[in-house]
Amino acid sequence: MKKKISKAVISRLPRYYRYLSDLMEENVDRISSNDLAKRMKVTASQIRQDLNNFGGFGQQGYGYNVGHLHAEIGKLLGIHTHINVVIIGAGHLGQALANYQNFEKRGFIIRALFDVDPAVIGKKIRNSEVYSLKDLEKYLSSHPVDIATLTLPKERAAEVVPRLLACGIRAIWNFAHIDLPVGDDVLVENVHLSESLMQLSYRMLADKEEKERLAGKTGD
Amino acid sequence: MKKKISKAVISRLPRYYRYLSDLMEENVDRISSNDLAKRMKVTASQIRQDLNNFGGFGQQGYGYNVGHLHAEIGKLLGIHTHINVVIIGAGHLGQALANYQNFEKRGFIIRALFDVDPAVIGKKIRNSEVYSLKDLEKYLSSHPVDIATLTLPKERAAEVVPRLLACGIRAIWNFAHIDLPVGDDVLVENVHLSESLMQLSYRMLADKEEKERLAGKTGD
DNA sequence: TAGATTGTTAATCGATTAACAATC
DNA sequence: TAGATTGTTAATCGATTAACAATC
Repeated sequence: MKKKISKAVISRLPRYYRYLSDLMEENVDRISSNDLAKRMKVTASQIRQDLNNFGGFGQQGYGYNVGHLHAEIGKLLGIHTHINVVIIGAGHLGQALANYQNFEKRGFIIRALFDVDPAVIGKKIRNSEVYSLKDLEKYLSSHPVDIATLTLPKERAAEVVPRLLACGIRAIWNFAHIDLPVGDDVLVENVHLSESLMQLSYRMLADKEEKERLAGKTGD
Repeated sequence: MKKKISKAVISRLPRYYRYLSDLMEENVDRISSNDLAKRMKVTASQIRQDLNNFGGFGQQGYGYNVGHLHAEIGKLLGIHTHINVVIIGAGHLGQALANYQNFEKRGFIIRALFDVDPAVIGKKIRNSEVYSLKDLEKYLSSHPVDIATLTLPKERAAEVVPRLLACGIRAIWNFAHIDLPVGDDVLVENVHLSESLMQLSYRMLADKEEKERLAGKTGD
């Protein structure tokens, strides 16, 4: 009976949230789907359809109250609910994530990092400490953790996953260049940086070829 | 007359490439769309449709030659064509990207970083140097650069974009939490880390609610 | 009330899957 | 040749857009 929310809709929610944050900063306190659509370069229809998956946040003849809508989408996204995050792999990328202040601002708290390298174990990164990966189970059994972030080489990532699952972790933010071996009761959000870069380079090459093709046809 | 390749197809190419790389390592030299589909957990139909956007890479009754297909997709993605990349913003994330060896392995070469912070200007990160952001135009006028990576706060990112465009940059890999002010002749690939994290937390909460709803209905 | 704008149904568009003739 | 598997057309499914009645 419950309508399933499509992945496409979910992926747009953070962007709505961002535009609503901007509107609040500009002290705009109401907005119509039409005006928001113009700003965001999407259709008003899509905005209304998307929002109506979650309930009638607007009011006919008036539009949407910016603060209210912002708060509602924030609730959906779990903003400010203090979500506990650990980072497995305290290399450059893991450390960069631990240093990123915006996560904390939105309620995502980096509690600890783990690594095998003695050179980083014991190091303090912003507010969190780097522990030995050996102590992963010990840590997880005594601290509530919602999300495990994987920032380690793909071979190591595959090894650590069963350990995380055994400790009850059910959400993984995966930066390793691999499809994780998990069942569909486990949530995985992939950030594959090199794949993102390859898509960009694909589009560059395709554009270039298209231009050359057109030039060949019309010019000399 | 040229068929436009959809974004969905492009986004799957790097994953095909990855699976084909794995197959090569396993010394598998041919594979049918059916077997590949099983590994990748997609439909064989989708694989054949996707690949046929770019040409008949397979052979009836035989399947696909792994090495050949790998090479062809690699060509499409611009792997090993030496794409020159600069990184604007040499903070933790910018430095982490500069330190990431996998980009270079695929032919994406980090040529230089730029920052406003005197503490990092002049620093050497792996093979590249951090320059003053003031010298951006000077550098770009004397070095070929294909992609500019933005790893700086959103306000700074918005400021630097017109300068990049003026120097002829037409592809941006954007990590700043903002929609860049560019026309549609400029390619932008966004990596919005906090949005990715929010999607994960949305799914966590939705899952949790769904479970509670079910428990409330059946259990006590 | 009149005007504006939502919520929602219907129409369109695009992407995925199924089916099968072509062919190696 | 017979079997296998592609390339491609047709059918289905889902997501986006358009339209409009409901209503503030």
